[in-house]
Amino acid sequence: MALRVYNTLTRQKEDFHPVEPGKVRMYVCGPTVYKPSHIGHMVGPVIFDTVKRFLTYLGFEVKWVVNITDVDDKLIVRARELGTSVEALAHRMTEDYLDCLNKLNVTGIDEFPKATQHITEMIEIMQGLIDKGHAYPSGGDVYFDVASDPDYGKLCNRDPEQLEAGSRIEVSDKKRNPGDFALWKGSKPGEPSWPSPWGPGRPGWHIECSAMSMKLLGKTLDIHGGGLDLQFPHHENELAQSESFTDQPFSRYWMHNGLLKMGQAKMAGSVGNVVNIVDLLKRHSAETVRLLLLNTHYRSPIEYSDERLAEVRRSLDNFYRFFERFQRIRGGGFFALTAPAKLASFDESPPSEFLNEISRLRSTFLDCMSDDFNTGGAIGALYELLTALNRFADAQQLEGAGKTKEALAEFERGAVVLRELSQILGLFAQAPESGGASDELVQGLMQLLIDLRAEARKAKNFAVADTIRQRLGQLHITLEDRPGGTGWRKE
RNA sequence: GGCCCCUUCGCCAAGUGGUAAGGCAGCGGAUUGCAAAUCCGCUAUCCCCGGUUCGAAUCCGGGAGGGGCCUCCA
Repeated sequence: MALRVYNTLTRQKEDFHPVEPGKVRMYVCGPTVYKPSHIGHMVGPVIFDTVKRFLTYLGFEVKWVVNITDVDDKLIVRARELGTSVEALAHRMTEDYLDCLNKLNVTGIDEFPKATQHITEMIEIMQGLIDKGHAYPSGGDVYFDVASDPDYGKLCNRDPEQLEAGSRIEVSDKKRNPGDFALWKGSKPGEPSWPSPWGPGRPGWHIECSAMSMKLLGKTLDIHGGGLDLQFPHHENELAQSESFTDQPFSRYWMHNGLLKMGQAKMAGSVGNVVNIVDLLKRHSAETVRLLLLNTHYRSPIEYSDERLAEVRRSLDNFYRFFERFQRIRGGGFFALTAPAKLASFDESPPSEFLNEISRLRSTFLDCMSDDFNTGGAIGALYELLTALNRFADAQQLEGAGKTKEALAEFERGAVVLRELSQILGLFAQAPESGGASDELVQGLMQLLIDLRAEARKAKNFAVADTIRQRLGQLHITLEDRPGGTGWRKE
């Protein structure tokens, strides 16, 4: 069950071996903070958060860095539109971004370096590139000389010659070749700027990632991640400038996540079909969103729609109902269970068909995750685990009179596995919100109705009993007659 | 024009050489006074055409349809 990772650089799955055994250095490109985050921004973070969780589970010590781009053309334009400063806008949007990550239970990011705080490091790299003949100053700007790097284009399988054919590349007489890209842009009056050996200016788009990843994670990363749309030119350029500077591999594995799409097209600011996360979370729970993103393999496009979200929610309810059932059976909550945080072999004693099944599904889950983080397959195993648990609870009458101490213990061991595995996906960390049902008055009134209905049923007065149930149904309250008594749920 | 990728049950979606996971919806059954919840069951040969192979959804060639990148984008 060796871990395998698809590497964009080689276009195939490879066995995973970090530079330093036992440690993983991961860098994922973060947002330009000029607008509120949309769901597309969360795909990468949720996926790589899961990657980190799984690597950590396997015993790796993972350090994960996500950059914040807080200076850029778009930021300047937007700040001007809003009549605010670039710093103030960047600060506000960074808070929004961090808040979204938090809500989606993306907890693994260790550092969020900001571009504006690493100008010195960038200048150092640019100077080094100029000294080595890989870059040249020109009219206040500094450009990377694509022709100086024989490897240029290796990430995206792109020939620099072809780039000239495209008419969409920014034309500039400051460049030697059309494919050359700006490392440093001389600033116009009124724009944010920093002093440099080439005059006042600000960094180009790609240089910050090289500077910050090298500073925080070293010259060679183990995993460099980002959206598929960043492959070219961003990652290609990052790669070129970094390796030209260090003469060492920039990243062992390049991982690119698929894009979120709405209907047939991708969701993106440039397409204008973005769904703001804050708005989204008013309609759907964060856990629903997270599961939607994890349901599809990370390299595939993910289809987004309210209907899909509603569907995911319904499937999630199967788990939520189980958690309530667990509570009824064990008295203690599922969320209070302590599960192993690291991989260990599963002890199947005492030998039983049930534990054997649990062990099998657990292996399926781990095998899927080990095969290029196949979260979709792993989630499939989780549903089967759920069914196995319910089947066992039925067969052993755990809510009724037939239960035994041994069966209860086995049941709990199975539930612990569910908890262990769902933690890897960042799911079920806490009880789902229960729609205001915790109100004391509501509890009391519901109990009153349930008691009245119970008396009616006892007297075989089903008309009254059914009226109570139907009227509650109109209020979106469902009654469930269980072995241990009647329960109810809202929605 | 160049470079990538995708096409699996009504919908979503795993599976990348050994005989098709799972979810949603639907149908039938067990259970129930009736429901709800739970469990069980319900013949998908994998876009089309060729080829390789003992054997292909999985590899190769061709065709059809869709998407991404080549400009800012997670």
